[in-house]
Amino acid sequence: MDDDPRVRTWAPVCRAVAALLGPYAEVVLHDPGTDRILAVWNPMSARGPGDPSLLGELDALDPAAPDVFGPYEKLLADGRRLSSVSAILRDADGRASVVLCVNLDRTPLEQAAAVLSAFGAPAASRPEPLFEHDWSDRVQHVVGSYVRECGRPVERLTRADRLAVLARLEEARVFAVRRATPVVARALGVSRSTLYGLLAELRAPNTKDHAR
Amino acid sequence: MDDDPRVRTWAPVCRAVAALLGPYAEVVLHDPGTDRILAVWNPMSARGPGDPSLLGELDALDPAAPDVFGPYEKLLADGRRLSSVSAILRDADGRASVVLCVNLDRTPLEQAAAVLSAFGAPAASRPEPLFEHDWSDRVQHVVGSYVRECGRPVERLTRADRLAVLARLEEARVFAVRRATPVVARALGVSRSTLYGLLAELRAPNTKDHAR
DNA sequence: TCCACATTGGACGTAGAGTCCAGCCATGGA
DNA sequence: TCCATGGCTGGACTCTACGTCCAATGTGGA
Repeated sequence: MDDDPRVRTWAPVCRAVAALLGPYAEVVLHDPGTDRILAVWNPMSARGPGDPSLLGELDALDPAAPDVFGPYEKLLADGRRLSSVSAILRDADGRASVVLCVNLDRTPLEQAAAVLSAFGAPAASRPEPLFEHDWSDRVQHVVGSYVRECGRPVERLTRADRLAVLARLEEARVFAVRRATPVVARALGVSRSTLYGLLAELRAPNTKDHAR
Repeated sequence: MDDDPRVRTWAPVCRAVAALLGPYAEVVLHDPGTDRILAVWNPMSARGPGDPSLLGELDALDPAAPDVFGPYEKLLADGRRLSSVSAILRDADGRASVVLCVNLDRTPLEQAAAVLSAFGAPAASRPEPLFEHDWSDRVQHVVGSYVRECGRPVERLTRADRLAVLARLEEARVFAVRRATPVVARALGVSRSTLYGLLAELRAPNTKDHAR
């Protein structure tokens, strides 16, 4: 793996970032062609060269895509919370050469900040981010704004429209809350069965059919 | 105990020190005559008024002894490392009135210092995260901050503590999300059964028992 | 030492999450 | 007009996991 010319090209910057951010950051180089890991500096998970990248959503080969993603939040199996940025690094011809990811472990910093701030605080300040007081509002909001965007009322949405709305709701983790499915089905004006059908299609886009 | 005139005299300074040093310091007032505890602010061990002082080596009644001892190191049963100072407080006639002890838990500070020095960077105190995309983070956050507030690790929380934590989680609508209960149980270090028991008690405070 | 009580694992009943299917309706092509 | 296709539907079904209950086990205090 180390003899890959791309690794030779980008390794110095990876080593530099890994050295700068000390033991709390992991630097990963991905191959956008094979969707596999090329090299890892300062690994925090058990992944190594050759393992699948699992980059998923970001499509490096799309020339219209932006070059830098994030920072966004990732979660490790052991509960550590990471701040991650990804960058598409291009060769002289502008083609995507590799994808660089930097994963910074935020938990030690957050612990430190919490300890220090706890010292100044006379009364125990209640940590109350409490955003989605009502998740069903969020459903209405997502559906409503989509309807406004495309100018069609709910009952005239196409199948593709519904898939798009569901993608947003899925991204908002709406289906992780209990009893959410019937609410979404009603908001979309479809039956429970249809909703599950759409969700299945959404979650397995490759397996179009032929599965019988 | 609170009506002891010496406690009335010295309580304000004890409260002040306890308030200043946040949840990480315990202030204890001892009676050098009976060698027993008069009062405790912000207790970290299970000791309370009336318990033996176990001051041992320091003899408050010896007029030749110095007034301030320490700081010296103590070790708690759970492994926390304390920095302690003791002072002999005297009345108007110069007789030893009480012995004041301040025990500061050094472990959180040491952790913070290690993290920050590892980075070699000044502390940019970060505000709490506003967007909690992942509800299991919220669980950890609520439990963690409660533990920090009361200075006891998870496994030494009392039943009342656990009820308080559960109240916050309930208020944060954590139990509306699927598969949350086992996560919370693990975070609190109790079994699923116990968790449901605590939740029942929390949700029906009037119906103490007699329900059979 | 004994008692009271909290905790535990496990068994159990049930709600709700997903799956599957046969039938229905709409659209569109002959 | 008729038929074929494909999505939608209600309903029946399975299975996960939610919540309850209980006997057994610790554990701390008189």
